[in-house]
Amino acid sequence: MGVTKSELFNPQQNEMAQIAKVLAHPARVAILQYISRQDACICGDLVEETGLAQATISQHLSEIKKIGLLKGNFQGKNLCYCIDKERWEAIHDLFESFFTRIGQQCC
Amino acid sequence: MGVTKSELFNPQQNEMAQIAKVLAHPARVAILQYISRQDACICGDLVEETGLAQATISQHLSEIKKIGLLKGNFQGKNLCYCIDKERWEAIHDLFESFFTRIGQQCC
DNA sequence: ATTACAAATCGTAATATTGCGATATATAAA
DNA sequence: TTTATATATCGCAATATTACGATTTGTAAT
Repeated sequence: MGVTKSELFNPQQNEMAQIAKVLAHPARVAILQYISRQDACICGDLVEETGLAQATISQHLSEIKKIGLLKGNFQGKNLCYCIDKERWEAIHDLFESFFTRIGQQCC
Repeated sequence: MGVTKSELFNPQQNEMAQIAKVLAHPARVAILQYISRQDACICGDLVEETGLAQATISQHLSEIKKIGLLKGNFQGKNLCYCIDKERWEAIHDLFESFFTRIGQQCC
């Protein structure tokens, strides 16, 4: 096996899990923090910053992209990433209501 | 490989990722929601509720336990789980400040 | 068009996760 | 103590994730 039985769960639960999965790696947490710290949204010194290989960083970036969190555009020959603020807020809201709802009802 | 290089990241980033990993499966999202919905904190009809095998549910519960989110005690011969509210709030705060901090600085 | 460089993708190896049947362990009742 | 039932753990197979070297693709400058 090793395959998640998504069909057993509702779309909200699957979405929640899918997004959490992106945050479930310290490199991706670090990448999001680093990008947000830069005034202008800076690109690929993430390799230097983290100590991971270029291919690995690129792979992590693509995971973050999959849930719509990254906007990238070229500035010179550098690809310049920044966080999609609207999407960030949407995901923030999703987590917020998840935590609040469970926190209220629980025990 | 297949092994996360945690030593490259700081403790906060690793903790964040570790907790997110627990939320990164729809079954565990569903389990948390189900437990919180029950008035009294109910136990193992999670098998019926989700359609996963008993061994699988037990494994998911143990993942949730690892980050301190579950308290369990026997009531009769049933093990009765509930969410540790303090821990829940702590984790809520962790995510809240993560989302807020990045949301403020970003772009 | 050629060159230089940055980032994406490919291929692959190592490890982790998911799921479940079988079994062991724990609790309450008889 | 034996029995019944609930939950945990073991062992294993299938799939997913992580990481990286090598290569390809994309962009800007020459």
